[in-house]
Amino acid sequence: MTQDGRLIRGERTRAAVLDQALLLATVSGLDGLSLSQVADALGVSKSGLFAHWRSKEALQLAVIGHAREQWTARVVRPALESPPGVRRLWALHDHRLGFYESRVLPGGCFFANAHFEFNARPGVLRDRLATEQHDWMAFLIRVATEAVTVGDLRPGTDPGELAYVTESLGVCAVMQAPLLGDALTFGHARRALLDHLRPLTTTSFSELPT
Amino acid sequence: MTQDGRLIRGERTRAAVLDQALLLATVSGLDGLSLSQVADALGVSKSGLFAHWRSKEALQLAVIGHAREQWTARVVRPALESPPGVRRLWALHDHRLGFYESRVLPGGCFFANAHFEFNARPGVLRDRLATEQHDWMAFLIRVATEAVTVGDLRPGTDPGELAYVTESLGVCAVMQAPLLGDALTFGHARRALLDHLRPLTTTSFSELPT
DNA sequence: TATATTTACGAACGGTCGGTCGTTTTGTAG
DNA sequence: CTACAAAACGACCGACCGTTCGTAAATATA
Repeated sequence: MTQDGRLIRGERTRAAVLDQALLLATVSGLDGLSLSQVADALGVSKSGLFAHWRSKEALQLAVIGHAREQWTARVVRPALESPPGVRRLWALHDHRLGFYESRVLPGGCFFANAHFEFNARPGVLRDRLATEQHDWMAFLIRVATEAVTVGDLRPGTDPGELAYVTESLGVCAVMQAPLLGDALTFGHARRALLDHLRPLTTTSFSELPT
Repeated sequence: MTQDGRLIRGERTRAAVLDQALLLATVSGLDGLSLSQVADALGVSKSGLFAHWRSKEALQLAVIGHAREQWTARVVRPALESPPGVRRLWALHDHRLGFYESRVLPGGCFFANAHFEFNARPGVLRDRLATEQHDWMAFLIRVATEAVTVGDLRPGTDPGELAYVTESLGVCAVMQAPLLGDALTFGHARRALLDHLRPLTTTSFSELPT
């Protein structure tokens, strides 16, 4: 832990900028975002941003990292408090939807937005976003696999497909919420996964929410 | 049908521009799209575009309409050839995934891209996109409802949730395909809906693909 | 106090954006 | 051929973009 007031100030600024940029990125897009926009929203000068990131792209990469930290803190970590198995998979889905419902990010889901923005634009940013998506899906599959090996789900269950369904219902929720309303949307998203899980559970496991 | 060669030329140009703009919009985004980009790709002048649309926004709205026509022609209309009921719902899902697989649009799904781009940016474009989404979901729900009234699905089935699940699996497919590969992705998307439908079908109906 | 270093700023640059305007080209009609 | 209309163009505008640079303020070290 540094004591240097200059470095501390810099670190604080950096964090504030990333917070703001993350918010704005969910609204205007990670690329649609302009540096003036970020600077003005924070009351700092545009050129001052270049003291911390040498280019817009560098800032965008930092924003992705920041978004990942937020996702880990708000979705992944809380879910890890549930024991491995179906309970953990459900907790993941539930906390994810809860994060969307909390409206912490005004523009919905940063990663979904960024993915659809960059899915056809080769470059460093798309590669990084692809990595993030890969890590997330790998994690989801791992949790689904555990649910089988632990004995919560029937042996034949395909973890890949289960992860796919879980991801589907999650993404679609953040998509439909503005139009369909929170109650209906997240209700569907939760009930649909429960309906999907129930026939897969073994007789030894029956603690699923109603 | 007009015979005036000038109007015919104009109409042809307009169609060519919309085709090109639709392609580019799926790559750069409906807003990220620039008029110079469109003009250059077609070998026409930028100012010439203003002879057909009085502003960029007018062109963007026309592109949305064009995308809807394409979607209707490629997904909705073919599916309507299947009889009302589960078969039609499945045909809808299947043709939609087939449209994604065909790679007609290089950037995946226009409507998904545009939705995530504008979901937090109030204005005419977002309103129009919301209308399109509403129409699509209403149609999906109608088809799901028919599947119940026609007797293919059990009476208690919730058409809203069924439509939600179908939409989920479709959207997620276009999202995962670049990373996971077509075979696995669309395989999951198809199998997952079949798995979801099977326990809902009545005994009188059992023609679902394997 | 003198000297570095980090942070932040204002002014300016080239480039691209959406948009305007007057003109030329292309085609129709009398 | 003349008169007219639609389509398309080239030149240009102000605004905003990301970026650079020289400088000033804040904070450390000696």
